[in-house]
Amino acid sequence: MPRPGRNTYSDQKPPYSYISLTAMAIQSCPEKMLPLSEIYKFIMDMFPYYRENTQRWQNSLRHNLSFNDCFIKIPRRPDQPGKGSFWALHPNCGEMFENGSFLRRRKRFKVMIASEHLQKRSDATHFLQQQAKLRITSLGTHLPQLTNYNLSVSQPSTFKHPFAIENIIARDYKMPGSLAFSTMQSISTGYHIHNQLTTAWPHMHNSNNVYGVPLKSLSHGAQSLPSIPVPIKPAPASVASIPALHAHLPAFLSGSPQSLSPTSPGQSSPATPSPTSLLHSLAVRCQEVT
DNA sequence: CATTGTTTACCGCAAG
DNA sequence: CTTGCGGTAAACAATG
Repeated sequence: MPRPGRNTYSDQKPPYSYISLTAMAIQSCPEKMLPLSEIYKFIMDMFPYYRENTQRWQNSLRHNLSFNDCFIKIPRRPDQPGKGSFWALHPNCGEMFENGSFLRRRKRFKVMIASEHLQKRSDATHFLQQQAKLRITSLGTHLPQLTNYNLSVSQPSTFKHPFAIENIIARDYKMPGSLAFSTMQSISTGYHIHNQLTTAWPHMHNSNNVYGVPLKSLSHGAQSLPSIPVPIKPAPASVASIPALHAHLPAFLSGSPQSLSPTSPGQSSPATPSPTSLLHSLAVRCQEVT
């Protein structure tokens, strides 16, 4: 029985590095890429701690975005208003936090050297292009943004991206059975998402929906439509697609193994409220609220 | 002008 | 102890 106004943990500093936080933000969005302002917003929405001293931590965060190779910059399309680019995760940075600590990585993700540098580019480019393709095909021509789908391609991989919310939760707060998700069956719309998250993730707090307060958006709707997903940080070199990348795809599209279906609530067995649906729901919310 | 992005430098701390 | 990661400050460029 929740008590409103009880903030015990919520304004403490979350045990995550900026890199983790940023990655979470990016992961939480169906497009897997966000503009800077949205990353800020996500973090502030989720962690009250970061509603203060914004100058300080946002500077640090920007520093991280530029400094770490695990983040790549995706330019906006010309027809998309707004300042700054989108930020995405590099496809190969999946193992960065493999040691389970979101505070300190095992090692910094570094994009090899010269020749391999090209690979980074094409990897990222290809990956994001794939995403765009998926998006387009599943969108059909017109369906409104309600269209939500798990971008997961059906690939038999069990790998879960470390920044997928399901993973983060699973690691940090081992849930007693499915308790945290027990009420989750009805969340095909995503509105219960937060309660789930809060339960399992104490220092995460969203003032907008905690205890019944309506949700606010994580993203401004207009912007949800991504730009042409082509990374710009590394000047693109014409390298054909790298097959190896396919192996990494599922990692990023960390959804349920076979849901490429846009808006089909019935499908993914509602009786099994998995963290996956959690992620999915978050995604829904991300797009649908404006 | 405010925001976004890049870069350098320094410190503290944890891992090895 | 050394190394490397994370956090912070700060200067500065680019961009809307």
